[in-house]
Amino acid sequence: CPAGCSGSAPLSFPGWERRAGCSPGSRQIQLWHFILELLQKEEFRHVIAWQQGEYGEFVIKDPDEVARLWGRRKCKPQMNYDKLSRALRYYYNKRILHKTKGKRFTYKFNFNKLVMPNYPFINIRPNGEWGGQG
DNA sequence: TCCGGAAAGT
DNA sequence: ACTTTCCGGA
Repeated sequence: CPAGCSGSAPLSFPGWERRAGCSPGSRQIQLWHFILELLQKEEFRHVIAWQQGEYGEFVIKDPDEVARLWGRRKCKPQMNYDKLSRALRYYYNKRILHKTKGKRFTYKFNFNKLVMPNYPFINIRPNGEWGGQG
């Protein structure tokens, strides 16, 4: 797998990402895991970032780039934001995410309802959005 | 831009 | 089960 696959496991979720990337033995990383992963890394803040003020809300600042990165991770070079956002929409019924209506490219994690109860070991540490000044 | 059905791939 | 692909509709 080309760049971006090795050493990019900042969150040590047990079993989530055995071998990141495209190799046959790699687990199928889920999109919301991947989103959380990007959100955690400061180097992607120009691409995706937590929304100030709203807990769990994030903005995709560069949809094409997020899609490109996701496509790279999943070895789907034809990935684009249209397809990625369809996958995000499937999370609405699953109560993982919902859309922040009226705000472009803005979604919100249902941390209270789903994520925290099921994954209490997730430590949401955005790099300075709501803990400090950034 | 965003939605969600439908079909297909893994 | 979790997308990926495609698309008509709002």
